[in-house]
Amino acid sequence: MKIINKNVDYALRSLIHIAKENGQVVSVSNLAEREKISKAFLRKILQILNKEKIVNSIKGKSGGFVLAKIPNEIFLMDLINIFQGKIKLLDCFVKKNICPQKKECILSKKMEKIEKMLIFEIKNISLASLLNGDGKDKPI
Amino acid sequence: MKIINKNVDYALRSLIHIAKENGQVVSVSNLAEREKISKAFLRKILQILNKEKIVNSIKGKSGGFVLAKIPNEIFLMDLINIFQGKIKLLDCFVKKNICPQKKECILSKKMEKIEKMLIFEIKNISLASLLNGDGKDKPI
DNA sequence: TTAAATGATACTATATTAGTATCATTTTGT
DNA sequence: ACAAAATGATACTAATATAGTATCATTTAA
Ligand code: SF4
Ligand code: SF4
Repeated sequence: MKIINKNVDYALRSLIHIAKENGQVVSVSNLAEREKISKAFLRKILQILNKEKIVNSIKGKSGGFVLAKIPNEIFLMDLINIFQGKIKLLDCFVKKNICPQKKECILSKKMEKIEKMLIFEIKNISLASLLNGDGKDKPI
Repeated sequence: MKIINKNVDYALRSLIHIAKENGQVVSVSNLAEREKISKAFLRKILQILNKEKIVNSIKGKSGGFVLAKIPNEIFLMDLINIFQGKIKLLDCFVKKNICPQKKECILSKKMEKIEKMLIFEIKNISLASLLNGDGKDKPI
């Protein structure tokens, strides 16, 4: 049971890659080759990131993508929300008001606590925090 | 994106239910009706729990299921492992040794930290801990 | 003017999750 | 004895999510 899917992983790796180019335009061909990811698949991901204004696209020959925000304004949580939807540890029936045990349910309370913790930790991961320590980037 | 699936939720709810019967045999018909869950679906779940020795089955008329362990020896983590496999926050390519960024990857380190935290918290949830405070059960 | 890029979108394939159905076997209660 | 009610085993279907491919249109720098 994996929690983060390939779209998110590839999106993140692409963003790290683009960030390291310091504003230079990066094409999908370039990215795909260097990251060993299918070009067609990566294109789709970058197109979504463009629509979501995480990156800006430059059309035409020698076009490609650049970051639309600075790295400390891009979060892993954004990517998860875009590609996988909101994180729900347990898709609890309390919310749908149909659970016969809801009045006395300790599970839902415990789960909500853990869910909050998980979300807090993931929210804390910015693109910038993933670049630090690498050398090529400027710490923020 | 929900993390815990219906098998696990239903299994847990069934176990809570069975635990509250204090050793009395509970049939799937009974469970299904009281929890408003499809009987055929629940049967399959209970059969798996039986194979995994979480519950014991009693065959024949007036048969059903009882817990095979005491509630503080049954963990949510067991159910997740049985029905969804091992929790992996990020199914990282480092483990498969094919990631071009692995040497300098901060993401995988951060993810491992969060994954450990998540697993620790979930490991901490026993069936007993979900019964406490209800009144019908004996705290352990 | 053409090569190389993105935009938009439709399509296919695979895996996971959810749910149903059937027949065999066991055992209690009458 | 025997029918009713339960589980065991297993095969099947349906729905959804994930992963990946393909195509045509448009843009633009070389
Ligand atoms: S049993 Fe608890 S966790 Fe499960 S659906 Fe009901 S309220 Fe939610
Ligand atoms: S980029 Fe990091 S997290 Fe992603 S596969 Fe490579 S090592 Fe793992």
